[in-house]
Amino acid sequence: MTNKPTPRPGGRSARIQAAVHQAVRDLQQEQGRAGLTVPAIATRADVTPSTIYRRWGDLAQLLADVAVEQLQPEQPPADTGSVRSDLLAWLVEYFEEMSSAPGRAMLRDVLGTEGHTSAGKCDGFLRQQIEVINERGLARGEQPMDIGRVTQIVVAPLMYRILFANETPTAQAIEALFEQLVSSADA
Amino acid sequence: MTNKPTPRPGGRSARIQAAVHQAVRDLQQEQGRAGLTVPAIATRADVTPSTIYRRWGDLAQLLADVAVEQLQPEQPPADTGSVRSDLLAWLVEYFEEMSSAPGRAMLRDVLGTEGHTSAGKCDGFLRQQIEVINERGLARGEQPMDIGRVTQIVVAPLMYRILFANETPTAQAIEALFEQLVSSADA
DNA sequence: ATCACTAAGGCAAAATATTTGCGTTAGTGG
DNA sequence: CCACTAACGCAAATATTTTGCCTTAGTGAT
Repeated sequence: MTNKPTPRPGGRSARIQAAVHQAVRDLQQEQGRAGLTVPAIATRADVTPSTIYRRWGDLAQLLADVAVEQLQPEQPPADTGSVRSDLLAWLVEYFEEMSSAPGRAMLRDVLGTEGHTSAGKCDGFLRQQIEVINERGLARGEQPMDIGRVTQIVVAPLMYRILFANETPTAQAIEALFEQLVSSADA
Repeated sequence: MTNKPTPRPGGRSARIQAAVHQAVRDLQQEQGRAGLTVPAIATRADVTPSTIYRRWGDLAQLLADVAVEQLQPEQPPADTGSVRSDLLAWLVEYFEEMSSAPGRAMLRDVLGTEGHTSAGKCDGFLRQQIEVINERGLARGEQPMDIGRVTQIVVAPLMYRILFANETPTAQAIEALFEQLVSSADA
């Protein structure tokens, strides 16, 4: 919904979407989730509420849409010289963001809506970032990391802790899981 | 919120909570999420909407409350003779439930609300069930399974697939992860 | 038992939010 | 430049949530 699956993405639609998304982010930061209401967002974005209801259906879907957009990586992972160090550095940063209050809020918004599309995109972004690291490594003659194993051994347990145990993984904890990943890869 | 943290759990409170929970389950089944609105629930439960708003705050929190209650195990895991077979059988059943449409809806409700309490309880239930299996095994002289490793190696990856990849784990996939668990335990 | 006490519920009015019908605006394609 | 129509604005109609005030019914003391 962020790009152009819309039949008519011409200027206006895009402008309004941008204004609404911006309004959501602004209000979210200024006031917490309270005061984050469709009419308030509409006013801030200089749009009528009905526009929002017609385009997004309801608040939950709008928030999910915005969350997905914010989850979308803006930059490729830092190039630190090797696949392993790139991946570890990226994972630490990623889970630091996901554990933060705004990160948790985004996860809630994304996981709380019916369409699996939003959550699916998160997984897509993650794979995409790892893919970039792998391709860079490949160009250096390194062995790529199996993405499925990265999510199974490192990502999934960390996500579980954030979501179900309300923990905030330390860098140390991430490194420990990462160690399991690379040691089982070497075998 | 299900038992008695309320200062005054005497008959009425409990009765109303039961009626409201029941109404939610009924309406949820009869009509999907649509038509699952606070006034509708109130009518069905023979209660005024304001009662619901005052006690639960909003629909999301009520749904999370009901979901947690439904996630609570009603029976101890089946006794199949050994810790391993008990655990595997229970995991297969558990994830079958979680992958189903109602299961996914419950997960959404639980993960979509702010208080980490709901999600935390899910993890608690899970640990509790495994604990029962372990204790039974202990009485037979068996080695208990480390609960942390069960969630890390088996539960978390499966949950990740359900939530982020919209997959429905097959019994085979569960067995494969279980195999990793026991083989790494033997080492 | 009876009674004073108060948490929790009912009711109804007020405030908000959501939906909808219909006219208008502004990209799109010819 | 014009016809076409998706998407928006506006405002009236609905539906929902919130609130003040009153009533009901557990609770604990006598």
